[in-house]
Amino acid sequence: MLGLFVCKEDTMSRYNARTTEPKWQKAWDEAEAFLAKRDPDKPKYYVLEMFPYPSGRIHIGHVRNYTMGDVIARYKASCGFSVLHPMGWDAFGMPAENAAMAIGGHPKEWTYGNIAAMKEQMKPLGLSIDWTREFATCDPEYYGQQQALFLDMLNADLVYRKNAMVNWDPVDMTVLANEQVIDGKGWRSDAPVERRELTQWFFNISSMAEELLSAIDGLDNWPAKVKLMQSNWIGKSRGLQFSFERSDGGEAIEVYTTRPDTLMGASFVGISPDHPLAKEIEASDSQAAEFIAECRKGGTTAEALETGEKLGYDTGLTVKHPLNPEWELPVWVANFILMDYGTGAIFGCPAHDQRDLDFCRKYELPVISTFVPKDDAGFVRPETSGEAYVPPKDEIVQFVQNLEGLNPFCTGNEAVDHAIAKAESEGWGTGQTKFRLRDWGLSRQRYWGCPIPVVHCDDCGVVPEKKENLPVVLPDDVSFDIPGNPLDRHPTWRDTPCPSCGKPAKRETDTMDTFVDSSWYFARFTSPRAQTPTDIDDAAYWMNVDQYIGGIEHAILHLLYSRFFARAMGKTGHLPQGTEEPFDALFTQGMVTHAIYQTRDDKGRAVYHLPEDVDQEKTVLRETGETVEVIPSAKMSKSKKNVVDPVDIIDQYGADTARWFVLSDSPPERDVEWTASGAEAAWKFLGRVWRLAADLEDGADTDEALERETAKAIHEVTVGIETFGFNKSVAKLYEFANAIQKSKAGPGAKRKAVKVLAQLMSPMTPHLAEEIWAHLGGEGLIAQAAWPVADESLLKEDSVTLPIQINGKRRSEIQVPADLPKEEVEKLALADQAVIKALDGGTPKKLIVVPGRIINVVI
RNA sequence: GCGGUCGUGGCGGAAUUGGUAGACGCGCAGCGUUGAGGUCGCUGUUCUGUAACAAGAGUGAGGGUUCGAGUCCCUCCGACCGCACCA
Repeated sequence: MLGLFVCKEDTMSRYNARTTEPKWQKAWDEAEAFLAKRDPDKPKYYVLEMFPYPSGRIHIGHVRNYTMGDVIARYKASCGFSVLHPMGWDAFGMPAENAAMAIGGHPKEWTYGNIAAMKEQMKPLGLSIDWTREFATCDPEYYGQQQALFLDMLNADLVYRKNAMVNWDPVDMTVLANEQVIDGKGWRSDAPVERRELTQWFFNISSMAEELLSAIDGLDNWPAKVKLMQSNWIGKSRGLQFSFERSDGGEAIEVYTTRPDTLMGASFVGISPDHPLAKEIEASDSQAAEFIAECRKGGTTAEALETGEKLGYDTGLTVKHPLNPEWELPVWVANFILMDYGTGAIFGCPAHDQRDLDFCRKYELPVISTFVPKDDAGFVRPETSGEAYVPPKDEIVQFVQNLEGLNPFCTGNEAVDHAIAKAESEGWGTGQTKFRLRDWGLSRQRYWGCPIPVVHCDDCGVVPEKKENLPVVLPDDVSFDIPGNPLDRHPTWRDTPCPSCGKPAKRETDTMDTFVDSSWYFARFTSPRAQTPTDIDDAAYWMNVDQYIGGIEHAILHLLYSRFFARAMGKTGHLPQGTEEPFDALFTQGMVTHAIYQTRDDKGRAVYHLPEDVDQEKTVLRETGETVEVIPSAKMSKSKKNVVDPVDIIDQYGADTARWFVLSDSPPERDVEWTASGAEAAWKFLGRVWRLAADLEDGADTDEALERETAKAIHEVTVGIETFGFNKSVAKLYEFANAIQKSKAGPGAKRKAVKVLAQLMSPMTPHLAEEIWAHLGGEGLIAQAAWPVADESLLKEDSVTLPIQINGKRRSEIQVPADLPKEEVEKLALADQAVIKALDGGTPKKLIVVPGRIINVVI
């Protein structure tokens, strides 16, 4: 690699990124080219990439993300917009505490050290960022304003306290994040995790469920799949809520079902292990207690609950079927029923729910079909097949166990409506709309987060901290040698007078979920030094974010929480009207992947190898000649040795090459595979473009063909950028550069074309573009030059080639004037040799002419 | 388990959104430049087939709608992502 590097700089005529790039970065700084200014004469444009977590090193994925944002920012600036393109750090979170535990030191030092290091790595990319607006969420100036927001939200009833389950490590005596639970065990202690109930703070996001759902429709510039995922996450459903009377006269069991039409197929009533009734039984029945304790082992994730083995315990209680008091159903405690959804109790209908069927098979409970396919010939019923029958709700089926008064041939939806209407008219149940969306638990039993600004007083209860006492700053003198939250054992920080009565009281030691930090940072960027969370005038000018760019992994939580916060900030006076949906357009970009090279050791285990240790052509290890297995397009991971470090790439080729590469090949929403040969190709191309410009003479000559190429290039590259088709813009730029190179035009015409080429490339490879611009005598900085405009008249072609299909297969083609009437085209088509031959004297059955596109002769 | 996405040459991918499949790049082959290698320049490159044409096949598999399907619908196979305390 080093040897190659020498070659890459040695020739005088070569473009030297190493000296050129810092030169132009300095020029931009001096010109304050990227300072965001409120300019009443210009339209504004706010482009934002999801801010990074300061892990310590930038990742090639960051390069891709920020390069895309930078292309948009630079492009919009040259189109005359006043651009806001800020950068900050999502700086609270567990890794800082983990580092403190693993290697000592303080989370604060670790975090700020990482921020400095990452900024150092990011700067050479030449991003058009307004660094004067930079902040980290762990700055007291930021989280203090977040505490002020919290207090206002508390005042507006958007925050409240209730009990909820957490993962509890019984050995380390600490709360665990889902990530820290591995196969149901604590990651450090290896002890089986338990679920434990704690009183925690919640944002009342479910109160906005209906609005958060209906507003999705208006998000025209969001990816359809993100909107669909959000809709499903909010999960609106219509169903029936009713009670099962207990045979022993105890408190009735309230259930909620979206399929009340299958009530005649009920075979048991199931309750969650966390249901109040389960707790009641637990107290008196030791076997039940044992079972419930078993259920509480393992994590709290939906995935763990739903993929685990379905277990149940027969409580011995029975309930009466609402439509037939003689019919008694057993009550089971079942581990797959979530307390958080509906009422925490269900009735099981095994014929039409796979989970219920598995459960009933296991515990030998009856299976009763309530409906079968409309035409049930050959249908094997769930009673005997082991497969539940779950057709779409809009499909017509035949009911065999129906509620009185229902047409046996109807859709699931009709049957549900009928069941609800019947229950309501008979008075034993009510139709209800429910959401899957749960309130957002924001309490974290950890140090490195934003302190929740409340005080617990024995006399006054939970008391909000006074705003003038904000920020409630994290104490620095903490240690991480034992697990748990150091704030809990920090008496001088924890002990504080009650803001209300002044008596000794204790601070809340829980801190906020880091998702809170990232739910409003976009608003803070509009006025990052304001003494209030936002400055309403600045927010009014800059909001909304015109283009937001980030990973698909944030499709649900971060975006939903931000949508909630924008509304909450509107209600508490921190954002102006019209910012309820803070992100006008969203783009979710794919990952940068890289091949994994692996061999096997004697025991058959995988051994991974660095790309530079592998002979790429023969796919063998350079040292031993051993054959290497290549796994393409894998997510980068240190342990798999397939990580590409952007710093190395920039050192070797320069930032422009890295930027050009991550935009090439793959569409931005898809993954792109990093390959050494691809990076090399990008580097070679940039060198070729430089040579194209380097030895051009001037001249007064013109060339129409080249002008046409130029107009087409402007048009297509612009469309590519506007539609996030960066790979297509890149392909067009290759074509345009090739066309210039091969053109026989004189130096004057070529010079004009190369200047446009530099402009079109400037959002992607800004340093090279500046160098060419300066070399060709362009005025000022290309970063501040106006975007070129295509000459419309040159875009139109005089004649077009129309392919002729015969019976749908391409057989010939004709050249016709672009504006030739359809009838004339038909005549020309019928006169084509291939058509005459195929017709063999007959007439075509049909002749289809799609103007400007295609001709199809049907014989 | 629930929800979502994707599948096109040797490889990454393009296809004006139902209208010439394979743009552009990599790789490979040949030629030129060079003392040689690299660089650089030119030409070719879906597969079968042919001396070359011709001709045929072809977008994970199977079926359907249509004058026309990579694109729309159904079934199947495979890969990937999310699931509320990772950021």
